[in-house]
Amino acid sequence: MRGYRQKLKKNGFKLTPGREAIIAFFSGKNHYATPETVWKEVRKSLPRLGLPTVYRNLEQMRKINILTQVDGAENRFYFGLCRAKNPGEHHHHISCQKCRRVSEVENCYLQSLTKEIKEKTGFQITGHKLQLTGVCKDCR
Amino acid sequence: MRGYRQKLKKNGFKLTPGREAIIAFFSGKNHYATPETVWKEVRKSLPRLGLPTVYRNLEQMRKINILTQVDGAENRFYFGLCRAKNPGEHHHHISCQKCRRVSEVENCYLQSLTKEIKEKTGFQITGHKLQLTGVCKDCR
DNA sequence: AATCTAAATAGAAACCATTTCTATTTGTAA
DNA sequence: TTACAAATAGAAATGGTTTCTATTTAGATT
Ligand SMILES: [Mn+2]
Ligand SMILES: [Mn+2]
Ligand SMILES: [Zn+2]
Ligand SMILES: [Zn+2]
Repeated sequence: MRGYRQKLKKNGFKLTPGREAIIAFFSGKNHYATPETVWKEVRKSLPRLGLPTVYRNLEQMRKINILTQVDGAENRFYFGLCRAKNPGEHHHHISCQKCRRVSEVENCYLQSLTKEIKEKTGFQITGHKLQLTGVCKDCR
Repeated sequence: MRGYRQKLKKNGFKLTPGREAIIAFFSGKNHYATPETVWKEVRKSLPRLGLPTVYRNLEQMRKINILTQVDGAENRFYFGLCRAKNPGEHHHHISCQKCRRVSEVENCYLQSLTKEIKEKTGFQITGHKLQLTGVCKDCR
């Protein structure tokens, strides 16, 4: 919790009640949630917090790698706390299709494939996005 | 071109002018396009074709693996012709960030990682979506 | 060729997650 | 305490996508 405060300050963001409440919300559970879900929950303690503010804060905290964003079903965003050892480093996430739990996949196994794909397709690979779906330990 | 007609009929779809025009649009170029782009182009020969019809047709043809769909930037859909040897088989696509050219990546290199990821995260992997970005031969 | 019917369509409207706007408030450094 | 840029609330707009319904059409049957 303290770590997030430092990270916000270091990046020039103020410590607003909204930001603190959003982080507190995610700290309680290691699951993804939509902006609206976050809003409805956080509003219980901050009734005047607006949904646009939640969107703004989620995006800002994603930019500084406090949160991670997943493009979920139906073209909606999901956010979750990034718990990687080094959140700024390239890595992936896997989410449970039953309970939305998130886990870090800190090794990226794809970099080694760059050469092979280049030979086959002629493309110089500049990036990739990997969306892993599964069932977590507790849901089996 | 003839192949697509067979595929449509086999799946119980009628051969409408709209569907033929959409396939003709994609056959001319091997690039992704948004529904709106498809619509604006196809409308030149079929002025009465509606945008909802384009959406419907794109989705139907994606379901029977004539087209492939990519979740592009800004939460928009992109569609392109699938040119895999066996379009129904699991595979990926890479798209050029400059010209939107699509290439098939028919080998999926990720299946072998299932075991390793399971050991590290406890997740049983049930699926994945890989979005590869690069620069194609012609754009370099 | 005429008839039939489920599939497909056009056009308008609705949907709804997300973004923008502006006047007001607030965190924080001095 | 004061000053001010950052942040906010609330309302409105945005825009890609979907839904709705009356009408048309592709293709099978005669
Ligand atoms: Mn992470
Ligand atoms: Mn394909
Ligand atoms: Zn789970
Ligand atoms: Zn290119």
